[in-house]
Amino acid sequence: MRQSERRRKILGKLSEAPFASVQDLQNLVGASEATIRRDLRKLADDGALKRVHGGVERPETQTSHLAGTPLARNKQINVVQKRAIARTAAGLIEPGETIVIDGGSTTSLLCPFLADLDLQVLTNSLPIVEQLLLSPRTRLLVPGGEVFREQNIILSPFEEDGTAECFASKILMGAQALSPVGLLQADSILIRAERRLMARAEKVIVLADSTKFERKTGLVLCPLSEIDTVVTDAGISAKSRNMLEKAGVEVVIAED
Amino acid sequence: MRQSERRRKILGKLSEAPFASVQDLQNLVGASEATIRRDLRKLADDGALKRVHGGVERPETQTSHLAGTPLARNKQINVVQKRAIARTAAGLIEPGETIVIDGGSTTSLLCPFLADLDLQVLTNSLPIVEQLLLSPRTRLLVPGGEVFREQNIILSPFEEDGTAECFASKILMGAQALSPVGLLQADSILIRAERRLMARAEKVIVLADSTKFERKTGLVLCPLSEIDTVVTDAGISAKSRNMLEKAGVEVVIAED
DNA sequence: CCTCGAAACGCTCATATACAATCATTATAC
DNA sequence: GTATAATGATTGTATATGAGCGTTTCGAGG
Repeated sequence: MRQSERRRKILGKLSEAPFASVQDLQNLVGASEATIRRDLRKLADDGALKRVHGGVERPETQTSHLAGTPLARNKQINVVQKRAIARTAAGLIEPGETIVIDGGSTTSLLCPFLADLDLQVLTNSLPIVEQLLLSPRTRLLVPGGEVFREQNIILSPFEEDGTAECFASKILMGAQALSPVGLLQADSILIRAERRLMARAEKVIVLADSTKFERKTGLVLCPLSEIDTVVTDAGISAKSRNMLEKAGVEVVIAED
Repeated sequence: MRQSERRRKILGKLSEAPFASVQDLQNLVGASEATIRRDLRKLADDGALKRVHGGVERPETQTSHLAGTPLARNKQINVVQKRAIARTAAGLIEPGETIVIDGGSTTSLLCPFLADLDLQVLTNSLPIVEQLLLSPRTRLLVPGGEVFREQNIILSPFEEDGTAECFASKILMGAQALSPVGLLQADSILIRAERRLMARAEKVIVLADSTKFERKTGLVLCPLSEIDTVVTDAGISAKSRNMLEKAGVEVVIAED
């Protein structure tokens, strides 16, 4: 088997399973152990995977924006719940509205449910732009600025980003975590972009599966009081729900 | 077997299978190994295929998601010349420069040749953004505005599009036609976008295969005198060349 | 906490294949 | 007919692969 095909298969295997032993891969591609190891070393050098004793794992951070971004990996976690949340959140949108969609693994799932709503959508997320391009009934707006590869978003270093004239009824956004101190996000670049977008929308709707209430770490994007609605799944604890409602946040539970 | 027929068959083979070994191709076209390898080197230089140890694969730069759009259809005409023009035009760019790239079927072909030049690129073309995202050494800037599906570009209806602070040494653009009255473009939306971008660059470089000098129809984007350089192929007539040089335009002929 | 065995690993070498460079020959254009 | 380009064979070099062997790592059991 050719080298390129072998390596492609190895990467493919890793996209299915989080771990693969050298023997697994040997059976998969039919090469000798030495050859497999050479492939693994090369791929690890490229950052496409991480070597561990006994085999390989997915890497911590991948910069290839196709298969391996943190976003793509994150996407595989809780997909079912996230999709249900996305469907419910899309139900909160009226046909013909102008909305803002912030980039993220959860919000990307919104796109299929928005196709026929004749929306005007402002987003800084390139994956979302790509998906919504397929819905001819959606008008798409993007801010100007620099493209950040890791987050796959556009962010202007300046105040003026070409969207000054755009004002939306709602913004849909994701979160790293939701804690009493507010909405937490992992990345300071994301935070800058999101603050900018939030200023363009009247109501703030946050999509967050219930695991987001267990996490506590991140950078504070805004206090809970600035959030109007949180869409989550049935796994949310009474305590977390109480926390949100005390802060004046409407809680919507997505049905599977 | 003629050279052109051989190369056509090689490309045809690759459109069927994702990989072809040198021996496969040898059986296919009946030439010696050395000749096949020469063909492969040329085709790989043009970016039409990717060489791997043992044979060739399809290049990765195939934009799948807009098959069928006018742009995608246009792309198939004169690909070889256009790629040669793109390669030559890329040679006019210095490492580290800040440049503007206008969307279009010819300018899209530039991307593979720009990957390692550490450029800062401002473009309103989504396909170009997508391709250049794969080159981590390139900084990408986009203007803000609405996404126009047919042309696959971003265009702001307002003056301010978030790129006011960006000024480039060169703009690379395509054309519908080049006639004595000036550079012609087919679409009024394109014209608005291009005028905006031209204002951000010092030198104007136009990529136009020689068939563009036969056409006469379109909307005038600018007079020839505003163009600094035209990169074209050897098919340009003496008359057309004279027309350009009289207007003070430098003419560069791309080598195959 | 230490020891020990098995598995995993890296290294080196031998071999096979693929590749690039060169040169002589043939086809093609002018 | 000559000049130029294209082709094919040859030779040396580079790369890929698999096997052997000493070393390291891991985990179980004392």
